[in-house]
Amino acid sequence: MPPFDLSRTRDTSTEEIHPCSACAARSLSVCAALEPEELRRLADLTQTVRYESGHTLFGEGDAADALYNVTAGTVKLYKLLPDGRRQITGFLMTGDFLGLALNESYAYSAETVTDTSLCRFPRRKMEALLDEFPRMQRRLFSMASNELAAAQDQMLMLGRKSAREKICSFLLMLSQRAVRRGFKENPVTVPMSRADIADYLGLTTETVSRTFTQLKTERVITLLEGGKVRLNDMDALHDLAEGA
Amino acid sequence: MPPFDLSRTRDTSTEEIHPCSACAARSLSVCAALEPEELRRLADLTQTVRYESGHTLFGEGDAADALYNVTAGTVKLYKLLPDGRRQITGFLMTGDFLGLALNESYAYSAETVTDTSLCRFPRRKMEALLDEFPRMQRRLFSMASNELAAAQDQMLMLGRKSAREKICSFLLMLSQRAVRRGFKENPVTVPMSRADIADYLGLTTETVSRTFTQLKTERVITLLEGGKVRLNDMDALHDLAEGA
DNA sequence: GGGCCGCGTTGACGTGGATCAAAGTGCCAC
DNA sequence: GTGGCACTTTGATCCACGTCAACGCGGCCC
Repeated sequence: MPPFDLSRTRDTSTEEIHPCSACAARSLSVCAALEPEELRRLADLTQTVRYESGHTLFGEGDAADALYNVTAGTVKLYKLLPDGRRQITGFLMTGDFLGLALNESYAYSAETVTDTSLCRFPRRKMEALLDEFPRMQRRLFSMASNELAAAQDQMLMLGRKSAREKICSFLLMLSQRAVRRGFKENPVTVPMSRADIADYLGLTTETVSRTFTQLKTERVITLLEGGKVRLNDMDALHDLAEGA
Repeated sequence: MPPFDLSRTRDTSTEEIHPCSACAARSLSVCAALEPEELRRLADLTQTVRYESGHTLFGEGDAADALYNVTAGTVKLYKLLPDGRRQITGFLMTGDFLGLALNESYAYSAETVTDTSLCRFPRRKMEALLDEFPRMQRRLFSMASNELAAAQDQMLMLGRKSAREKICSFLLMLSQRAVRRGFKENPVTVPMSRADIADYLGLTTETVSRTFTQLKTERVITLLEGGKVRLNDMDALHDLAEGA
């Protein structure tokens, strides 16, 4: 799709001397709470990669030969039905980890939503490291637990919430994740397209668009330029997200 | 709800001398592939418990003080919205493990669907054991990975499949799980109520009922007594489950 | 027995969100 | 500038599934 790949030619050698400790949100990433020795060993096998938006990291069924930690940008994970229907199972942002399901092949596809940089860990070496350092494995396990909890929340959303509740939940999630990454600013950045949002929420682009304008009309949110959304009343939004 | 609790008074001392190794589907359970020493230590902290159908094991937000391995029966996990809407996030059957998300409190509720027996592992002791035996932790991690993959499948189902596709997917899942537990018989046992199925698939009981009779009319399935369902054409069912 | 209750089925009807269609907007190439 | 393209918005219509309501059936208690 993209005519050429700018990202690959960019010189990153000066910006990331020690790739893993450069993970922007270290407290969130796999590097969190590791001993210096563990961190050094992890850095040894780390490759940093950069892709522009729309790049496919891997597809469902591909051999799972690497794990990633997102250090900048947004990545979407999705599954497809044979006829092309798509369900986005999650968006990964700075600090998020990709490839927790340590199976032989990926159970989903991953594609960049924006220009993205990642730390890449070859799987074999990573597994060896996990065997050596149980603390790291424990860390990954705890991350998997959190993902499991998030997956359950999303099931509740997909199965039982209305379109309006889904959109409000989605905006709140973006807001909360921004806060956790240390960005407290209220106008939330929504880097993904309407189609991506629709496929994440189990809706169509038309419904997503309509619901946004509806919420805008009711002054619950304000749509700003650059894909930003101001949440005018967090409490109201929270109620709207759960049908209270 | 139940007038009295038969199960608690039943004498299990003779049937399960070594509780963990008695896990019916050991190859599936947490005990799988453990060394004798690990197994013995695990057995030391195992309690076996039995509950009749409709018993609440724990509720969302309760302090997470135990993990369980289902040894017989069926358990449902669910989350609720403030107004009572419910999403069942999974059914656990013989061999399945409960409480993988090792957080301070449970993120969901768990309730027995049928009479159920379980191995109960106090959380603190279990964590200590995991620290001692990284192999066990690895085993749990791998189970969590599988759950994550299952959760993604369910998201795809909830977000993108029609009622008919959901029902077919559901029946196929029951069938596959029965096979994995060693029961090859085709008439699948469906132990849960229409309401439970509906809350699992993001539908209403009426739609579930109608879809069943519709599939019955088309000779895709046959409804048998005792909550059993014969799948008349597995290939057709597989196609129906994915809109092929 | 009779009444009640929980569960499942069926029917009639309503509606939220999908579908189909078209127009608006911004961006890039030329 | 003009054209093309991808994305978004808006409108009109449709329909799959929800809602509301009635009824059937089996189990259990009195």
